[in-house]
Amino acid sequence: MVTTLPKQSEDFPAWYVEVVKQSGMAEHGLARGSQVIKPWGYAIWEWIQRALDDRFKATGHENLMFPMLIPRSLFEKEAEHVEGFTPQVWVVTHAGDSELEEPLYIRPTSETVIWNAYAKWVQSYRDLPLLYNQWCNVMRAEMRTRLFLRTSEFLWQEGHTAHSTADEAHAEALRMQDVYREVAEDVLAIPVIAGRKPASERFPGAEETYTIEAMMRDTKALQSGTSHFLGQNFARAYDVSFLNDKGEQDFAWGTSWGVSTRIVGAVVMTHGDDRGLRLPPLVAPTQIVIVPIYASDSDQGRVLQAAESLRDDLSGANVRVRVDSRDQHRPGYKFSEWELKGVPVRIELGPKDLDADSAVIVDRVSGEKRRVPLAQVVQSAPEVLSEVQKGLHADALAFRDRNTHEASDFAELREGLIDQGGFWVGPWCGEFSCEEKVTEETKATIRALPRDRVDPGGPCVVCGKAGLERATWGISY
RNA sequence: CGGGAAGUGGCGCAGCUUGGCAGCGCGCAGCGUUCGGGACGCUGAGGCCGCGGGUUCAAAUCCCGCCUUCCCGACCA
Repeated sequence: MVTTLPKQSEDFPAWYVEVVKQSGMAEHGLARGSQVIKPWGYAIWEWIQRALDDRFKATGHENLMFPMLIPRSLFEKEAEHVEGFTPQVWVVTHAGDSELEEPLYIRPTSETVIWNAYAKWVQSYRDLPLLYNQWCNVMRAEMRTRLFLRTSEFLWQEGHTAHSTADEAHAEALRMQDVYREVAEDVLAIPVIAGRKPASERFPGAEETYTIEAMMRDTKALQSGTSHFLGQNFARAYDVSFLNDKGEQDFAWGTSWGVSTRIVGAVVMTHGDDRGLRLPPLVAPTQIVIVPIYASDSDQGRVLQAAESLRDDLSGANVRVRVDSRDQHRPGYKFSEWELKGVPVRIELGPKDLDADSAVIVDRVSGEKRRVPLAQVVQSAPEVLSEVQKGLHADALAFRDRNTHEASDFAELREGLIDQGGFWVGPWCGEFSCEEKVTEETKATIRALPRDRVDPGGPCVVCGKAGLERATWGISY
C-alpha cells in the first residue's frame, strides 16, 4: 500500500495505473484512489454539469456571473453568515504593490454579492421571483484538503433565488432538493437520503437546510448537495425590499442551493470496487471503449478498420466511444486500464470475431463476456449501458440498506456507530446536548432528519425523553 | 497550532544500526520476439542522496541547525 502519492499526481495518465494498483483503494473506500484521477474526475464533472444545467433551465433558472472579489464591508452585513465563513475566507489586501484601502474577500459562496445586486433589481412584487444560478469556482481556506471531497478551491454551481412569499421560497428550496435527488439517483446512480439538517448543521444564515446524503463504500456519509431556505435574513441584511400586491413594503424571501465537484468524489466512492472506478454511463466521459486485438500485420489492418467503422456507427448513435489503438500495450493491459478508469462497456474486436462477424461485449458491472453479431452491436449498446446504469444503482442501494440499522437505545447506537459504522436511525428529542453527546463518543453526527416530520417512534435514543424527530446518524467525510 | 512519520534517478523503495565504487523494482529509449486478461529478452539513458554547517584520510550513513512533505486532531460542500 502506498502512503505517499507522487507529487505530480495531477499529471495523467503515464503513471496512474501503477499508483492505483498499489493504493489500497478497497481499504480506503477509494478516498486515496480518488487522488490519482483528478483530470478524469473533471471530465466526469462536465457531464454532471450538463445534467444539472438542463434541469435548472427546465425549472426556469438562468445562468449569470457575479464578481469573485467581495469588499469586506459588503460581506459583513449578515451576522451569522460572517461568523460562519470568516475563518475560511481568503483575503486580497494588495493590488500590485499598493495596499488596498479595504480588503477584498475571495468568495467562499456568493450570497453577499448577489443579494447586494438583488437590492437594486427589486422594487415590486412584479420583479419577483429572481431565479438565477452561476457556475463558478469558490475558495475556502481549509486546514486539510482531500481531493474532490474538500479542496481549497472548487468548482460548483450556486443558485440564488428571491421570492415574494415565504411559501414560494420554501417550495423552491424543496424543488431544488428534488432536482438534486433526481440527478443523484437517476443520473449518478447514487441512492440518497433527501432530508433536513438539524439546526447545528445549517448553512450560516439559513432558516432551514435540506440535504442529500449518500453512503460511501466505507459506510461513511457524504453530504452531496444542499438547498437552503434563507427566510428573509439576507433580504434584511442587504435591503432587498419590495412593494407587495397590497401596497405594503416587505422583504424578499430567499433560497440558495449548490452542488460542487465533491459529487465527483461521491461517484468514485459510491461505485468503485477493487478493480477501480465504475462510472454510471450517463456521466462517463467514455461510455464504450473498443479494444482491437491482433497479432499479425494483416490482422492489424483489418481489425483496426473494423474497429473504426464500429466506432463511427456507435458515435452516430450518440454513444461516447473511442478506439484504444495504442500499439505499445497489449489487450490485457488495456482491459485492466479501462476497468480502472471505470468505463462502463468494453468491446473486444479481434480476428476471431471478424471471422465470425461478431464482437465481444463486456460490461463493467457483471464482467460477463457476450458475443454479439457485429450488425447488432449498435442496437444492443444502449441496452447494455442502461443495464450498467441500473446495476450500479441497485448495488449501491443494496449496500446502503445492508449498512443501515435501527438503534433502539444509546448503547446500541454508540456501539453500532463505532464497531459497524453505517447509518443508524432512531428517535431524537431535538436537543443539541444529545447531538453533542453522540458526536463526542462516536464522532457521528445527525446526517439528516426526514424532510416532513414523521412520528419518531419512541423516546430519544440518547436521553430517553420524548422523541421529536427521527434522526439518521452517520460518520461523515 | 498540537501529536506522529518521511525526504535517495520520473514513480515506489532498499542502503544508515557498524562511515569505504549509490543500488533494486516499475517506468523511459533502441532492437527483436510477442499481442483473446496487466508480455518477455538483450542493450541503454537517467542521481547536488532535501538544504547549510561540522567531525573524519573518507559522509547517503555520525553530530548540529534549517527547510519541505505526508499522516492523525481542530475547520468544512
